[in-house]
Amino acid sequence: MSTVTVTLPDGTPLEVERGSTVEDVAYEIGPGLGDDTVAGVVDGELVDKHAPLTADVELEIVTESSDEYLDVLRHSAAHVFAQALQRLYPDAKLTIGPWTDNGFYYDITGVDIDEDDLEAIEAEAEEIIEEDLDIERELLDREDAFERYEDNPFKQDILETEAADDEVVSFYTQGEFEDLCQGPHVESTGEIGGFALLEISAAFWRGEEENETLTRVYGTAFPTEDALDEFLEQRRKAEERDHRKIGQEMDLFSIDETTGPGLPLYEPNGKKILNELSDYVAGLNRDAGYDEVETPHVFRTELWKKSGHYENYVDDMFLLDVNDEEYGLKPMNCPGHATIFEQNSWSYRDLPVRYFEDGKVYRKEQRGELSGLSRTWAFTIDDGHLFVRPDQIEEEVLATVDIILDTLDTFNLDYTVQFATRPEKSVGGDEIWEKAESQLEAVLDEQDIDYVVEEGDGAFYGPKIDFAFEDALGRHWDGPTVQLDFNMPERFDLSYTGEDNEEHRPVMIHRALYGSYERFFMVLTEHYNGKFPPWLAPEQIRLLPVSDDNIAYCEQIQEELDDFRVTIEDRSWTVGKKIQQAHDDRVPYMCVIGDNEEEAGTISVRDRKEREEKDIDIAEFRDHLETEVEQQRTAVTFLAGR
RNA sequence: GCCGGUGUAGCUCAGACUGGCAGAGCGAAUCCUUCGUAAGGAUUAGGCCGAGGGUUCAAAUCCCUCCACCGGCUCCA
Repeated sequence: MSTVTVTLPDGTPLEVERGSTVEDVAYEIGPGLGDDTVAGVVDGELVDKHAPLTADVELEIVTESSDEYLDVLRHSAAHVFAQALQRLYPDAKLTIGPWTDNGFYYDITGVDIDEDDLEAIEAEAEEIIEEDLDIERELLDREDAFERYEDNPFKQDILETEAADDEVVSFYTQGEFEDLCQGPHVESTGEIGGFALLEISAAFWRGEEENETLTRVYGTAFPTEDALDEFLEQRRKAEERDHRKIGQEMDLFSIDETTGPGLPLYEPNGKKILNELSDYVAGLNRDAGYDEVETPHVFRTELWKKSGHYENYVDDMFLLDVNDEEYGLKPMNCPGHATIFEQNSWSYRDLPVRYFEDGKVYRKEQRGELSGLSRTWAFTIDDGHLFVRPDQIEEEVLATVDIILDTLDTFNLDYTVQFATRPEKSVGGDEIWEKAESQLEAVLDEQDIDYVVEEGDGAFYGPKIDFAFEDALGRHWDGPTVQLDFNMPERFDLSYTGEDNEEHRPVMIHRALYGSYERFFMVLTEHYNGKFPPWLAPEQIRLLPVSDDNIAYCEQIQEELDDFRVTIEDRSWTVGKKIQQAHDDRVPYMCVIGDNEEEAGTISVRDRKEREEKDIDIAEFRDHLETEVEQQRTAVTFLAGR
């Protein structure tokens, strides 16, 4: 009888009979654990507790207290949905229904349902949960399974591809319902405490645009009703943070149907924030040895024919016919910057040359992609291009990553990092790619950054490091980026004279600290929930006169605080109403000014965290705020701890 | 680009299913109130009901086309 070695999470090795199941091993560890076993994680993959172990593996037992339990529960919830669906719509065909980070979805076809139908399906699902049906695993010959699905080409496709090598496949059944599925699942439908269907949308079969469109229903499930309620409440709060809503409320920006889709109009409040953001990176860039340049919004398309972008992206460019010549709005800044580099001859001693520009670009993205400020047709990149010697790549990338980390830290943002490697279609030799990739990776390691390798996801011209943010609705968006480029120096025939008096090819580095201002603006708006730090807030202080008689004194204070963005609320409202409005407008500081203050020559300060204090010296307030703004503090601190 | 949903006053939304005078709250303007830490009162103005076409005695409402937005998919130099 042969054995295999199972390594437990704490590193303990355990010899068990080959073919033992996850559950067997759990019982071996302890009878209590055996009874509690829901599933297992074998070499990182969630599997059914009846899965046999046929090789040496790492094993983690999943119980109701494991993080993975929620995944298992939601997988079962997907089946409950499918069962409910088939009870109400017997013609419905199932495809795949996995769990996700926040719940599950099931892709279906053969039914015509819309949002209004979800209620009835959800009610039926509640019924199935109430019935507390046992969930059983059944093994079937692949051939038999194939016949069972003779009217479902999607399941047959799965059997022909994913399960092609297996002799037997697993089905899970609950009551009258059955589904081809790898599992794992919970023991019975009654384990689901809270169940909700959330959205209905569409997806392509296997994610390929040319394939059939399926109906996708999203839902979620929790062990308890309370946990579900909490989730729904958080979801509702997240919707409140949506930058499109806050942008409207705070008059930051708008996108008008008449002026065009994806073309944001920044209102005065939004532009004030943009200016602060722009000044901030301009300072960082100058300190880091960049020179500012400027290029126009329109170029002859010859430029992109030269750079190679034209043939790939001409369909997504805004083209203009000028005197029978083709021009286009610029979709990227790099060819302009490369052209500026071309205007001089360079010595190896001059490199690196670093250019930056807040460059507005125009990309005619697919219509269905446009979304607030996250994805637009017109956006501004805080775009930098470095022209470096090959031996300078690592140092310059390191410095760039440093600035990016500083920037993200200033705004106190959460992010993830992706390292994207050589795609199938690429330019440049093997050697230079390998070198470049190892240099980027060395920087990430040196900085101790957690990152995910996105194999083959790099640009055709070089590998890149992307920093990504999550928006209020949980969607991910690329922000800051560092990209190596071997292509453009080639296409523009860029060169510098080396120590050896020979012509050499520089490498270009594309980088952005924010990415696009639009997207970064979205991230900040949602991150701060519109409560921008004082240094960014479009209105930093609002003076609230108690009666009209105090307006003159307010004007005097406004003078004294003229380094800040200060307004006076002069509408003939009650003080309470003025305070409410100032809170709604998310103003960091409001000063209530009445006869008492006027006589004493002071102010009363209230902040948006509802702290308040009377009899404040104006100079003290001003000095504190100057520091707060200068240091780019993310919180209102004047009344903190007083 | 694909599938589904939505589009009514500056904003948030009712009215639509079942065709018959276009509504409410907030905001705005004017007047009263001059108020002490989260909504004082009154009056008035404000609309090509996304656009175009059709059905009908009659269309915000029913049908068609287009546009825009929302969710997801796909794409993202």
